[in-house]
Amino acid sequence: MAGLVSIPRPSLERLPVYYRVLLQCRDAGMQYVSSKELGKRAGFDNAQVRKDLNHIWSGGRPGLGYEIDKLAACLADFLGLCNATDAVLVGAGRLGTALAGYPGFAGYGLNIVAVFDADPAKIGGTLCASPILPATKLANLIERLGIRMGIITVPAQSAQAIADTMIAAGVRAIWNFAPICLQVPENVLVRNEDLAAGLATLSYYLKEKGPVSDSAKGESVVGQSDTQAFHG
Amino acid sequence: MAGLVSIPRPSLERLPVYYRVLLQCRDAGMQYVSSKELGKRAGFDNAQVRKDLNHIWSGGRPGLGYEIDKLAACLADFLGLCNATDAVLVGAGRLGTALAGYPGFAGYGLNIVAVFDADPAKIGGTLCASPILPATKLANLIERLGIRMGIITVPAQSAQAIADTMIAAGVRAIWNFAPICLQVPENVLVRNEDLAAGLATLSYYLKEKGPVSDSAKGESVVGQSDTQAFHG
DNA sequence: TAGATTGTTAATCGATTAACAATC
DNA sequence: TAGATTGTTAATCGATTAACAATC
Repeated sequence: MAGLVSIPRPSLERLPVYYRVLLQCRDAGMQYVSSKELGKRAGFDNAQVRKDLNHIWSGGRPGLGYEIDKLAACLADFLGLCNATDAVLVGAGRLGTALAGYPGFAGYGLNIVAVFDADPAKIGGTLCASPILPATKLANLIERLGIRMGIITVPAQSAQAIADTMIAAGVRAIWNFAPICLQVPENVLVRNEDLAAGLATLSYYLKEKGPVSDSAKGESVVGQSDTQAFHG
Repeated sequence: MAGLVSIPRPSLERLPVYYRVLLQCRDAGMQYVSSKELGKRAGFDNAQVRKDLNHIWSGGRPGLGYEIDKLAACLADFLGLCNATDAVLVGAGRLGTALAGYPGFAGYGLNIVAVFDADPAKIGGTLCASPILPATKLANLIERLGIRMGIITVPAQSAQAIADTMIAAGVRAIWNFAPICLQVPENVLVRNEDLAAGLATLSYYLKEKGPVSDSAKGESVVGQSDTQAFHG
């Protein structure tokens, strides 16, 4: 199943934001939402909202808007949030700990089946209900359970080796929090979550603004970009 | 100082990646690097590298490439990484803890001066050398120290109120990890680091790929995008 | 010199925005 | 019905890619 619908990346990045807003609207007791309202809450233009949604659903009703329940279900299905995705996490440091216990992932179908670390002192313990295993067992477990997603929260210098091991064992998508650009084969997807890089763009903005005023200028740092919304 | 150079957002997002690669090259003993090599390591096209760099520096030498030391210094200056930026962090949970102690920020001039939390049990303690203060003192401290950057790692339902307090007290840039789209005035910059949203795009990719093969198709999820590099 | 690589212009590509007839 | 809002097309805008003379 799951139509092999093609969608531009910028649109794809906005879909989860719409999804979240829809859940909020539903919690607020709303039944329908217009592209205008949805756009306002998500931070995007209303025409863009309609265009994005039309990539996956054309069930909006003129004059009324979108039925929240149906659209949310449609988005969840499209994004693959319904059936849980098993994943392994490597690196039981502070960031790994935070991710393993992040409540926000629950609704997104992420299931961390095991956590790995190279530190003997950590092995044998548990991290938010996941056992901490030695990194030497990583490949074996991925193969045995057919895991296709890996999360990397190790220091930069270990990241490439971990990625290589994951890929050789069958992982197809890597969520990388190590500050390094991983080299991977064509058929493996890497999403770099480079926190320091994000920080740098904020620093740039503050520097440009200068220590005092907020006068004119600054257009260069204004705009929308994927999951990150900027208001300058 | 600090030229008010305008630069497209996609270029701005790539600059920190170049910067990081340059440091790695320097550590490896290199003195010059070509746009081709830099692009390969950063995951971008060589023409794009030249175009991006020319927004901030035209010191490349035909036949040789870019002098690493000079280019790195130029990037650090442009991004505002040289002079430390004071920031407050609100939310001493797991994610807040991870960020407060993240070693990767050291070289990016981030200085977390205080951590805030609403939980009385946490107040009075310290988090990675920063004192944990009650949220009621947030506004006062921001004003007293002239803080301009705030980091939000509280649950979604508290995030908007914290943001409002920060902004009223003088914060101009917010790094938001709460899964919600903050409503802020025009002159305040928000960078949403929506981890669950990022996860959703990976889930989509795995779903599209199907549980088995990696045959054809999948172009829809391939491409480069800001700090996130995808290889599909 | 010959080979390599830059800075920059032109061509291509794709995404956003505007507009509006169709429809609830 | 009148007002609101959709889906979609056309127009605008901006970013990426290709190409190449200039230059080390």
